[in-house]
Formats: sequence, structure tokens, C-alpha cells
Amino acid sequence: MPSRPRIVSVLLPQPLPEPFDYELPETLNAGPGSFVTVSLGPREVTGVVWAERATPSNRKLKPVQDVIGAPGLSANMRSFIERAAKYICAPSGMVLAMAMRSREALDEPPVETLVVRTGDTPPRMTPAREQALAQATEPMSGAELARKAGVSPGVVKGLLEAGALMHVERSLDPPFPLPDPDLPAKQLTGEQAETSAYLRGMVREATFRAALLDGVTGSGKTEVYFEAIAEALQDPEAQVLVLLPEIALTQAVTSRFEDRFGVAPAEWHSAAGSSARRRVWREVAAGRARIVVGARSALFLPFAKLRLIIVDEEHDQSYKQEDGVLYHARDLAVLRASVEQCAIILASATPSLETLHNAQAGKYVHLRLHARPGVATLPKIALADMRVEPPETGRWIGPQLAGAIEQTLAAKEQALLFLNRRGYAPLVICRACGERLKAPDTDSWLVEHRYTGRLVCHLTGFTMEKPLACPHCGARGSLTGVGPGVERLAEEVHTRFRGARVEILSSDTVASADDLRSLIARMETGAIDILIGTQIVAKGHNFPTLTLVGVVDADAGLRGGDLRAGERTFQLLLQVAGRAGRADRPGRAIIQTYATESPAIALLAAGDRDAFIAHELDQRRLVGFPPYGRLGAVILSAPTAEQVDDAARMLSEGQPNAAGIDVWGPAPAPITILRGRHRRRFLVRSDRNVDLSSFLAAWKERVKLPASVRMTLDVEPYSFM
DNA sequence: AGCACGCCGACT
DNA sequence: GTCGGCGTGCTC
Repeated sequence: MPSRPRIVSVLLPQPLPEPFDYELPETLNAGPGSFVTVSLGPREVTGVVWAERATPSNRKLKPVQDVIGAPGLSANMRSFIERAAKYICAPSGMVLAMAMRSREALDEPPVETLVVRTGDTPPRMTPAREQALAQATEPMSGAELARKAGVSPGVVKGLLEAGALMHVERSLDPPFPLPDPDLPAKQLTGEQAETSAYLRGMVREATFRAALLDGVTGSGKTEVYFEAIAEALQDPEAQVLVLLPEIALTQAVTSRFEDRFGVAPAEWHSAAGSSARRRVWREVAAGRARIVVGARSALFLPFAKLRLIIVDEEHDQSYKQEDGVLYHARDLAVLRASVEQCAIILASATPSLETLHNAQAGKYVHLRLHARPGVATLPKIALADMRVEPPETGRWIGPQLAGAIEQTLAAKEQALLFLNRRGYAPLVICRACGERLKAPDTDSWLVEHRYTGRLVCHLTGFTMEKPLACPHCGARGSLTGVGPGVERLAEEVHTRFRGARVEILSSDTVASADDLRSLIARMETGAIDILIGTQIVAKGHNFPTLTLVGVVDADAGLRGGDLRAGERTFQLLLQVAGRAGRADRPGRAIIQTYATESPAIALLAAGDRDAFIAHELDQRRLVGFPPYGRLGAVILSAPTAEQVDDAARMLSEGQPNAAGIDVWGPAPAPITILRGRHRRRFLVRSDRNVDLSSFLAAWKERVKLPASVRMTLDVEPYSFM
């Protein structure tokens, strides 16, 4: 009797609502997790067997085409994909797509064919053959051997046929060298040793545990979590994932791993080429890559035995993916650790409120590291009230900061001026008709860049030559840049501090890692007196003779009333101020502000982080915002304003009734038109105990919108764009 | 996500 | 009269 055909449901890396069913031919065997190829409409795609189905389907199923030999996705990985998808309100196929970012990794590993000596001597020896055998000291390609020995390829071929040489295959994706956890660690202070002992214990428990490693720059966070990594690696199969913000992945980081573990870690980031990605993916899946350092997408690598996750700079905003599949890598890292039943360490000098709250609530262990004596301490922070002592018209440096810059230059020390605005002027208006120049398809302002002589949209990357006449009224020579960017600030600095050597550090002025290195070198050797920078100066480098930090416009980040504005401003300014001074050369920071009474600024000046956190948490508690409630956003976009307004009305009407949920909107999204599409936004707040993801998914399900309207759901939105 | 099917404008 | 623009809908 013929057995009933086996049916498998296959998840495909596409935005489909559910896995699709296929018939598994008797000649093939594929359990859950196996990679298979199936046909979908007219094309062939690779997916993953998600489950085996007992019940026969009443529709005619297509057969599974083939089973791929590569190791399949573990049950943990499948569970992570499913739970992550549910949490971020994305189709699970899209999360699988992130886990299959290296499709080539599933193919047969590429090999090269080399020749080696067999040890036999050929029956007939010739001088050319002798030459070739003498050179065949290690495996190499036949062509290379012929070239080295100075003989024709025919000689090598002859030796192969005669059995004196043979072919061997070698993978082009060699395993990563193994780290050695037992190399000597840096000398730890008492506090560091205590903390690392705690973390070691936590890793040994081999269950889900989370810790917040909270310590100022220079307190030795990295050295401490290295010991946790060393502990995990005591298990010869264990793997460790270290997540870093994208820009933090540098040679400097890699070499710290090399110093501690003897080898560089496997690196995963979006800039890596496809063959590098294939190698990392395969080695991670095989369990051979023991330490993986990567940007947020490394979270979706198919680890065989993940024992520890570290999220460094956990407060960093770049962990939030803002296009395509929207997710926060820190939140999903915690989910992954809980699925894998392993330890996770969140490290930061300025932890996010969410993480601090979890620590206060006892969900995470709160481990604090204090600065070591002799390492940079926080500089004195002074506020310059711009309402009392404003700068002259057309200038942005007020008298107090100007005086401090003069003193600094006189003392042959360096100053850093922080202004988080790229380009020359953030806005270009026509003095004749008042027109504000905007990018096509967008309603965001065009930023004037004098360095390149162009107008640039920082959102879409659109650029154009600065026009001679106003495109609106045609007036000639009437277009004027309004407000300061770093380029205009540099102009002011040049005219006011004649002779000072000034450079700009922004993503426009340093195109490559080499540029950045050489600028840092000039700063270190004192070839720069005044450095003007955007937020990229906030991270990393401490310069020994940098003693003054001037924040030109501290309020910039506070405008716009976004939920996290205060938190972000506090973190950013604290980091920027921290660039000034060392123990032997005290630094100071001068913060120009119109809002001296705003808690973020006042408590920053008072140096009271705990008070700021308490204040901010109180505010959030009052309105039930994160971390005391959950937040979600629904963004609608359509080609015309009318279509999007209609859709918004339909969505409002279809809103499910639910307790503990507030919905605000529709409102025009802060960026009303993006890439030619009109946008509207709903903001959803729920109590902590409400399953917001399910509410959003249910809402989306209930309302049938026309195909021209796109709906995006964002759980825990960060940018309120 | 692709890819086909469909219905309205400027062309050899 | 067609070629082709991209809006709409489907894929087990």
C-alpha cells in the first residue's frame, strides 16, 4: 500500500503571511530546519522547512524540488525568528530573510584544487621533473608549481599521471583561528575583578541571565566583559556574539580582541563582501567561529551553541534599524538570549532609560564600574545662557565661549566645538519671496554645503547645484543660507581666531577610515588647534591636550518634542563633554543654551546623572510612556494626500476596542512627504501588560486598504519620522 | 519580494 | 493599429 505523501510547510524569505505547504517526494528527506528549494509561482526559491504536517491538504501541492546539504536552522533559531517576527510585527519570512543574508553560504563550499607530492618517485625521472618535485614543498596549484619550478604545465601533468603528485582540495573558506581564553588578562582593579567574577559566574550558570554593565568611559568595561567571554570559551563548543554600533567596528576594536585572545574575531557587518559573509555565516553555523563581532544584523546569524551575547554601547541609537524590517537590536538580543538560554551583558557609560529601569526592577543585575584614578574624569561643565549673553547677529559663538577659546589657544591647548549640523546652513530661503528650498519628493529642507557648492537633502541624499535664481519667484542672488552648520561655524572661527589651525570632522569631511585616522593623528600631534565636529566626535578618542569642549547649540536636540529628546541630549552632551581633559590637565565644557532650566541641561551641568534619570523616569511614569508603557507607531503612505487621508480614516474606523490602549492620530508624519509618498502617522500607547504587538497586528488585519497604500508598523519607535 | 496580468498614452 | 507605462494581485 502506498504511504500517504509527506507534507511540509516551508517558510520562504519573503513577506508572505505564513509558511507555504509542499509535498515532500519519497526520495527526499527534510526535517524541520532543513533548507529546501521549492517553486513559488514562476521561480525557484530557497526556504526552510518549518514544520511537518500531519493533515493532508485539499489543494494540489507542488513538490519540494531539492534538499540542500548545508546544516539546517536549529529549533532555537526557528523559535527566535518566530518570536522576533511576532514582537516587531513583521512577517516571519522577512525575519528569515535577515537570517539568510548570505544565500551563497548554503551552496557547496567553494574549493581550490592543489597538488602535493605523494612520496612516490616517478618511474622515469627527468631534470624538469626533479625541479618540479623539489619545489612541491607545500600544497599549491599546478600552475603555481610549474611557474615556481620554471617548467611547463605539462611536466606537472605528467607527474600527476605518473603518481608522484596528486590532487587535494582545500576550502576557500578556511576556519577562523581559535581564540585562547587562557592568555593573560590585563591587570584588573579590585572593582573590575569583582565585577568580572560576577559575570563569570553568570556565564557558568548557562541559563538566561541579563546584566547591565554601567561604567564611565575609561572604567574598563571592555576588559571586564572580556573575562566573561573567556569564561564562556572554557566550553570548547561555546560561541560568543559581541554587538557593536556599526561605526564602532574598527581595527582598534579588533586588535583589543587579538591582544586578549590571540586572534582576531570573526567580523560581520553590512559592508563586508559576499565571500567574507559566506565564510562567517558557514563557520558560525558549523560552530567553529567562536567569537563573532558584528553590527546589529549579526543578531540573525545561525549560531550552533551561543553561550553569551554582549551589546556594547547598548544605548546607541544605531541599534534601531529604521528602514525595511524595523527592529531594535538590543531588544531582540535580549529575546535571543532568552531563547538560547544564555547570558547577556548590556554595556554602556550612559545606559538607556529602558535598561536602567529593567535594572531597577531587578530584571537585570546592575553592575557599576567607577572611573579609575588617573583616567579622564568628567570636566567642569558650565552653562552659557544665550538669553543673557547672546552672540552677535550672524555669529554663533557667544562671549563666554569665545573667551574660553582664547584662553585655551593662549595656553597652547586644543578646543573642540560641537555642533550637530552638517554642511554650511541647515536651511536656504529666498529673501525676495520667503520660499524655503526643499528636496523634490520630500518636504525636508535642503542643506547648503559650501565645501562642495551644492544643496543636499540629508534624508534622501538628493543633491543639486545651488541655483543662481530662486526657483519659485525667479529673483537672482536672493537665496540665503539660514542658521549654522559646521562649515559656517568654521568660517566664524577663522575670522575670530586668526592663525588658529581649524579642521572640521563630520561625515562629509572624512570619507574613509584612513581620512579619520589621519585627522586623529593630526589632532594627537597638536597640528590642529580647534576641531569642529558633528556627533561623530562624541565617540572614542581622547586627545591629551584637548581641554575645552564648547557645545554651540545644546538645545538643538531638544526641539521637536520627541519622547527621547531629553535622554538623547543628556547622553550625547555627556559624551561630548567627556572629550575634554585628563587627570593631569583638567578640562572644561561650556554649553551654550537658551534653556538653562530644562532638566537635561541643568542636571548635566550639575553632573547629576542619577537625578536626571529619576526625573526622566518620573515624567515617563506620569504619562505611561516607555519604560512604564509600550509605544508603537503606524505609518501610512500613499502617492497622494487624498489617498492617504482616506486610508487613515478607514484605519481609524477599523480600530479594535481594547482596554489599556490609547491611540493618537492620524497626524501628518513629521516628515510628511518622503520619496514622493504622503505619510500619516498614528501613535499607539499601551500599558506594560498589554500585548501591543498583537493589537497592532490585529488592527492591520482588520482593515483592508487599497494596494497603493502602504502600512508600516513600528514597535518601540525611536525616530519619530 | 518578484513577476505576470491588465488597462490607457505616444510611436515605427 | 501596436509597444510599454506601472498599478494590482498572487505565489502552497
